[in-house]
Order: sequence, then C-alpha cells, then structure tokens
Amino acid sequence: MRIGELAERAGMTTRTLRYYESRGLLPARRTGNGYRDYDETDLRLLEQIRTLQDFGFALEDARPFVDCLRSGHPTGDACPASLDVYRAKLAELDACIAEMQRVRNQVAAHLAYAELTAAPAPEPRCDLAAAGRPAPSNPEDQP
Amino acid sequence: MRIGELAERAGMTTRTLRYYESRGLLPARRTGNGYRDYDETDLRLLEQIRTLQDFGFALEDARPFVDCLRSGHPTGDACPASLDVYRAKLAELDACIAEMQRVRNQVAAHLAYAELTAAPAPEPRCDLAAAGRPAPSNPEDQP
DNA sequence: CCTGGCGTTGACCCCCGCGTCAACGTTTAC
DNA sequence: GTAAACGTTGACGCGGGGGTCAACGCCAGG
Repeated sequence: MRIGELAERAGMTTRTLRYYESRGLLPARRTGNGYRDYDETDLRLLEQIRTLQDFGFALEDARPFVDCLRSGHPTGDACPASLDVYRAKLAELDACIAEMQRVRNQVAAHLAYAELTAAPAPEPRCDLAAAGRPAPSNPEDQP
Repeated sequence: MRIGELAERAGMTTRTLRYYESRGLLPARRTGNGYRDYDETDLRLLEQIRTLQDFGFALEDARPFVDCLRSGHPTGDACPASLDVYRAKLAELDACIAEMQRVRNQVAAHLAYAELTAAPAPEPRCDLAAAGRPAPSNPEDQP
C-alpha cells in the first residue's frame, strides 16, 4: 500500500504520515522507486495514534503504544510503558481539571462582584412598572 | 518612570512591556529622547493584565479591561465589555472542564481494562507466601 | 574622554502538529 | 507521446507570549 491509500484509509493526509515518519513513529519500508510501502499493521498504528491524539496525548506519548503494537501485542496498551503514559495523563488531567475549576470559581466570583457593583439593583422606583415583564434582572438581556 | 523601573515594579521584563505596546495594549508616552515614559496608571494596567494572564486569558481578552481602566473606571471589569469577556471565559472553562472530565473517564476506563487484561490477578498460588508483606497488589510498587 | 548602564528598533528562535507550496521524478491511462 | 495523478524532498508559515541577540543612541560619574 502506498502513502495516498493509507492516508485515505486512516483519514489523514499524506503530509501527516510523512511527519510521523520524520518523528520516528511509523517508519516506512520503501519500494524500488523510493515510494513508501505500508501494510495493514501501519493502519492499526495510525488508528492507535489517532485515538491517543483525540484524547489530547502528545505525539511523543504515542511512541510506547506504537512500539507495543509493532512488537506483536494485540493492542497498543498491553505494555507497561503504555500504562505509565495512561497514568501520567490521568494525573495531568486531574491536575488540569482541578486548576481550571479553581480558576473558574475565581472568575465567577470576579464576575459576580463586578455585576453587583456595576448594576446597583434595577432601580425599584415603582413595582407597578415592572408588572407584566418577567424577571428584568439581567442587563445583558436588552441589547 | 522609564521602562526598566516599570518592568521591575510589575515583575515583568522590558521585552514584555514592549511586546504589549506592539500589540496595542499599554501604549507609552515618549520623552524628548525617545524613551518610553510611564506612570502609576500603567502599573495598574499591568497588574490587571497579569491577573488575567494568570487566569489563562489571552492577551486580546485583556484589551477591554485596559480600555476600561484607561477610561477612568476604578477597576478593569467595571465595563460591560469586560463582563462579556468574563462570561465567555466562564463558558469556555466549563466546556473545557467537561471535555477534560469526559476524556479523563475514557482514559481511566482504558487504563483499568488494560490493567485487567495485562495482569490476570497476582497469582494467588499460595496465601502463606504473601504473609508478612503488606499489600503486594500493584505491580508498579516493585521497580 | 571613557566606561557602564540604561534606552531604542529589528530580527530570528522556541514549541507542535501539521498546511501549503516549490521543484522535481514515476507510473498509469489514453 | 503526453498529460494526469501519483510520489519524493525541502522549506516556510502559523499562533502565543515572549527570549535572546545585534547594533546602535543617550547620559552620568570618575
């Protein structure tokens, strides 16, 4: 199989496959004329890489998985090194989620305070005037 | 105040201040010899920018805040445009957190499954052999 | 006068995962 | 024979937030 076919089957561009080769993932055999030559195993490698990419793994993180697959294991995560990558990613995700929640709460607090001080209550000058309109509390509702 | 002093007071490098100026944030007056000339207001602008940066806001997002401060408001988030940035960031953070949690659970599931199939239980061949050693359950405990 | 420490602009480098273009060779179909 | 459709390598661009030179101007102290 040549690069165009593999790219199409994997849903990637040829540029991507060449990039992976330049990074040392997905090394390719060559035919007599210098064309890259791939097989079904390479397609599985790409599917593995794609899955990891979708999970936000860096390309480098995919290396243990492809090594694992190429060494004959049925899945890329059948090797200890791959599991370590999983665990490291989990820890990274947990740390990142916690940090983002912390920031989120801070931003929400800033927003709430700024909304309070900016809008000193919607002027309760006459309760009758507000009748008929449901909850005119938020200023951004009227553009 | 010249750029070196402001940079030191704000805890930034002169390169950063010049970069902000090139981006249109923090425009600087000039003295007769072409040196940039700053005042206390600029310091407050930088503190505002730094706070937002720490929250993960892009530099562009800081623009409404500095505009707000320069237009005389006591805080950078006293203007509607700034509040919109807050709200957009909140939505972005929520979406990002949700996505990361989703990915986290998927990765955890992959890890759990791979750990199961890789280690078919730590061979309970003899309970007596395990006596004396506390909880030898995890393979990564022995390097 | 010279040195040292400030200031100025401009330009390239970093990371990452490719997109895009150039200039060229190979194979296939008509 | 020739054009299209593939393949090859190499190089630059991007976006964000600056770092790190280079080459030069300005000014004060000894």
